[in-house]
Amino acid sequence: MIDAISEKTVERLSLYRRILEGMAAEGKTSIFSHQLSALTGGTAAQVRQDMRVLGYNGSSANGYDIAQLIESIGLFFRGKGCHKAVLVGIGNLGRALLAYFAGRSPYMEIQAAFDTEPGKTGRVIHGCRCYPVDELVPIIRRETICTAIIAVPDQAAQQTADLLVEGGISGILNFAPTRIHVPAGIYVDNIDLTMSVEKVAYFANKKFKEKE
Amino acid sequence: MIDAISEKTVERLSLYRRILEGMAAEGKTSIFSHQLSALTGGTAAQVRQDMRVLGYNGSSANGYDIAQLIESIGLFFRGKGCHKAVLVGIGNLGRALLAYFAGRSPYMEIQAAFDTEPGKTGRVIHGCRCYPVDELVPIIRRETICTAIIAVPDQAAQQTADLLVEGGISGILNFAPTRIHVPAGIYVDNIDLTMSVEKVAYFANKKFKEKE
DNA sequence: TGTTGTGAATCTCTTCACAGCT
DNA sequence: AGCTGTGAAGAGATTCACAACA
Repeated sequence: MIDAISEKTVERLSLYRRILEGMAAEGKTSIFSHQLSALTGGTAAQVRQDMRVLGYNGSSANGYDIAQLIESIGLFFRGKGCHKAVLVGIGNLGRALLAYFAGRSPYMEIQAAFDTEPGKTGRVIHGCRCYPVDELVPIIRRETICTAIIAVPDQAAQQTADLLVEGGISGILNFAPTRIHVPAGIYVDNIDLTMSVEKVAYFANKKFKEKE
Repeated sequence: MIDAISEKTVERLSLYRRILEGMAAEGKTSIFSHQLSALTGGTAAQVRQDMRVLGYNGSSANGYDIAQLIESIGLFFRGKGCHKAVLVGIGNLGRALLAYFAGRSPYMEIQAAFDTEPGKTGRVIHGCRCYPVDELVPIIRRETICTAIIAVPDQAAQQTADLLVEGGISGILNFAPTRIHVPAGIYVDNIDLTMSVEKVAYFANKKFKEKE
């Protein structure tokens, strides 16, 4: 791993793993690059390039061994780091995310959820314990959690981010449409749902007009 | 519109609009490229390039007129097409999306929601009427809806997509981790939540290790 | 024959640098 | 002085093309 691995590649590796696990469950033991690429919507060359950064080598006779490949990708994601996350904001979206991630990824578990509203805390939602935000910083520190998901209303996003930074988080997935500011050395990714839907609408329109 | 506009640019235009509307609400009337770029996390040059594809010209004295810019971006998204969307899958995520989008984007309105489960249909959730999937195709056709959001469980994603295609949809936003197959001429964008969170976890770990 | 692994070419997006304007 | 608009350079990601191999 001499050069830094691109975000796009990391995304695809995550996707490959899930597809491969599905195939393994079906009893398949090996796969060719063009088969995998057909399932992900990419190209065979791209799959091979991704394998390259993984450092995993296939055979030209049988392609890639599925079990070994899953293990390689697992190793890549597991690294030697932590995989605990917290969620901030237990609104509609927050609760949906808790339900969604309950037991979904082997490399990521939401350990605790937080909200300012007292009615939402002190209970367990989809297997996740909910606390008031006051306890955010101490809990992050005690449990050495390094990833956080922000699902609070727009106005609260920045102050939530500040708290997370104070707690020593290293990565943030931000669902609030506001772009948050954090010091260098902290990774931030934004999922802006409004943007996504407007984008699809734009291209849908474009395709629609092309049809006429 | 001589050359095709990139997805990245469309994403940023959506973001600009929201930021600019916030500024307009605060009474600001004009903005410089470097100010806008600071708010989006981009560069001033990038903002200027985006303005270029928009066809909007600022002045070197006052920068960009906020009201006019909002209008330009609105025109860009509004086009002459439709902005009705449907949602398929009224689970945790689907309901959260209905709540989220209720009155959020002026260029996109979720007109109807669908689910296979009878208990979830026949009522109104967050202002959106819910129907059984049987009515999906006729309703899409009747209302000439061109955008759809898929929030169904993994296994149902492809058959949902098939129905949408049958109904004549032009764009799909797919939240299921499965990559769906559709004929050419239909735009598909995937939001893969597991992937996103694994990506953040990976880079969080990386940053964390770099700190030591 | 069909595959992988890989350097090179290509394509796409971002950033630079500077002329022209106010 | 400081800004915008813009062609060109730079970076980054994808795809091609082909040698080596089973």
